[in-house]
Amino acid sequence: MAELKQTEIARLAGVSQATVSRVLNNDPQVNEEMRQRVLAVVEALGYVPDARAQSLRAQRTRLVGLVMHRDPQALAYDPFFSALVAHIISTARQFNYHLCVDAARSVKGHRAIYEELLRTRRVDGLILVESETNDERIARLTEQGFPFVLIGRYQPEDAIYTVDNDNVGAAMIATEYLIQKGHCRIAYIGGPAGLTVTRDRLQGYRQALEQHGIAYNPSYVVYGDFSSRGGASAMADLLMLNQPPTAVLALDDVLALGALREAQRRGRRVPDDVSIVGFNDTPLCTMVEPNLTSVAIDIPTLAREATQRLIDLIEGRPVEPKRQIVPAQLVRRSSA
Amino acid sequence: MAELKQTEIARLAGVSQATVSRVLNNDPQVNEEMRQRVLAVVEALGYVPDARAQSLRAQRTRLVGLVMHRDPQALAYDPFFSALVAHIISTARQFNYHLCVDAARSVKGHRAIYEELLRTRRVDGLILVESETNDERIARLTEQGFPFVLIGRYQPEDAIYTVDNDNVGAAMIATEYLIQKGHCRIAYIGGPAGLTVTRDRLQGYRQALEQHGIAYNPSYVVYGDFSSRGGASAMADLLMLNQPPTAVLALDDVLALGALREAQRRGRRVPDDVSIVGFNDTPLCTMVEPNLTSVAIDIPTLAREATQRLIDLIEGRPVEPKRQIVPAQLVRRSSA
DNA sequence: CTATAATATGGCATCGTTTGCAGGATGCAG
DNA sequence: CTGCATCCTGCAAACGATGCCATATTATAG
Repeated sequence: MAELKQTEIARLAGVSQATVSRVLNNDPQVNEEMRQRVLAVVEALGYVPDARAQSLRAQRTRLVGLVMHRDPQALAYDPFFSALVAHIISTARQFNYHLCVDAARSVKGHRAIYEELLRTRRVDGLILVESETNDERIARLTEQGFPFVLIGRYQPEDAIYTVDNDNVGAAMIATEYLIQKGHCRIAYIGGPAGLTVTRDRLQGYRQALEQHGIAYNPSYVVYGDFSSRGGASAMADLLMLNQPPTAVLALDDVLALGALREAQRRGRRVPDDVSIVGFNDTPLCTMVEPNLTSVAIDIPTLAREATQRLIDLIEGRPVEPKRQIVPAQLVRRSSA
Repeated sequence: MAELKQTEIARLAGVSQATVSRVLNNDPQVNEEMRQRVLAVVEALGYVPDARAQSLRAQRTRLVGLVMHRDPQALAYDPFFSALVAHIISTARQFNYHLCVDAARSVKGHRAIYEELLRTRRVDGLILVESETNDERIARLTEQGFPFVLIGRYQPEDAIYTVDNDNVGAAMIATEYLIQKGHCRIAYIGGPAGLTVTRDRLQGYRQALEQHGIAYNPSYVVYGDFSSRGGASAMADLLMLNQPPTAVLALDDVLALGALREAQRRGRRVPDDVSIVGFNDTPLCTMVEPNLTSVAIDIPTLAREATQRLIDLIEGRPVEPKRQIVPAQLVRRSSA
């Protein structure tokens, strides 16, 4: 059983081992009769070439790498992560690639992992997520000419292959939806102020207001962390204003949920007194009453595009636009 | 840059390539002076051995495989999955292994993936999750002598390496906690009736009742699906009984959440009128009011034990107990 | 001073594929 | 019947690292 290699197939089929290899690689040069003879033996024994030998010979592992930036604890309950992984896997599979996932908790750890993956040639290319400004990984990979694609946080000035969701556009759509519903006192609850995603969506929010001639009111913009508690305290602040908003756009479903609960605790009815829209369309949306309207990030597309680009890059095919923006979509439920 | 192999290091250090290999593998036979000379060059060039060549030569890829049973969509938002992956990764890393994750949507797909991973020798061993009764994968792997470890759903009669959480014990702990709080009308909301996890926890629930001399009341046992809605309708049924329960043990935080919301909708106060305990200690617990008491499945331990066992198996070390049960822990919050 | 052992190093085959190259077989035309 | 082109097929050299075996060097004892 263990000695199932091409030489064995060759011996049984009465041909040379090179011919077996050619048959398996669909070399058009081989005679039809030979091909059948070899294939018969291959089928009978259920032979499949050894990936390890192929990797060495071809200098290619058919493995793409994904390194999670955060530590295992933090990403443990991250729905974005699992969805991404799932879709990367299924896309990769279509091209006969597999996925190698890694994660590191410390910054040193990342550095080490990247260096290792790069130099051991364990993977053919990398998908990066959650990059930081001036991410040193990017410089390193670029310098090495190692194939990689970045998901999220694209900087226009980067000459890098990137796939990102359209945060500005998504926030615009959501804000416009609220405006169309007749709201003009609309608040924005962001995440930590430094993050690109917070900034981008704020920009979309402001653009929508501007386009509809609604004045931008800085006291309607509050920042929280990514917790339900953060959403609650942001909402508390908003409701204590003289003219509290009638609608709230939250950066995140979790923030939106906190805000929703805080509003209800203070006796406001949702959506009658205050409308709430979240982001990401997580399962949370249908677990609360009223069900949360949310902007769905198109994770399948994000993952598919990134994976496909990476494989194109690995196999040396030209990749046309360096950056691609994936549109988001509003999922209307009853909280707005 | 590309030609960074041992022959190159050897040339620069003025030794043979075999010596370079020995130095890198800490062969005690090499002279200290040589070792330093070689290491200097290795450090200077940042050389790391090629994993592909090592894989072929050693007949070992240092890759463990994890194949998700469900389709990408279904596992996309599964917190159990992401936590598991994260902890497998970090454990594997300690032993210098990496993780290759796969998933297939159809049953045919699984079969194909398993056959491929088995025969191409792309991974050294497999971690299986969510096995079914009479899982054909298990027979196949056993027959091939391929190293694998099963997480969850252990059958005592299986002669297989398994790690599972102690569902019976966990349900007992939770039920006893409720009994100690003075409850004697305690209900159980299960998942689909056929699942082992539903059965095991029901058993723990009944054992706890019995131990404290509380009669088992079949009308206090209701089954739902794994949705928030399922929990709500189960709770509705329970509250319409003549003697509604004063405490509910739900199989799942999502079910518990649905039950909680339904109780509140019907004007019951939690925990004053009815106490609720969930399972899994998901982030949901702290997102609802009152915060949900929940039995925490020890995913880190589950993942760590499984990974460690698999690696022991791969490297031919003896693995003492074939089955290991990981205890669960009650996380007390305010819903009970 | 020689014989033997101990130690350190290099040479070489090997892991299972792929692929360039050479050459044998066949066909066709002159 | 010979010469040449056209197909195939097999041989053998990689891919990069490892470990067995042989051998050079030095130490130790007789």
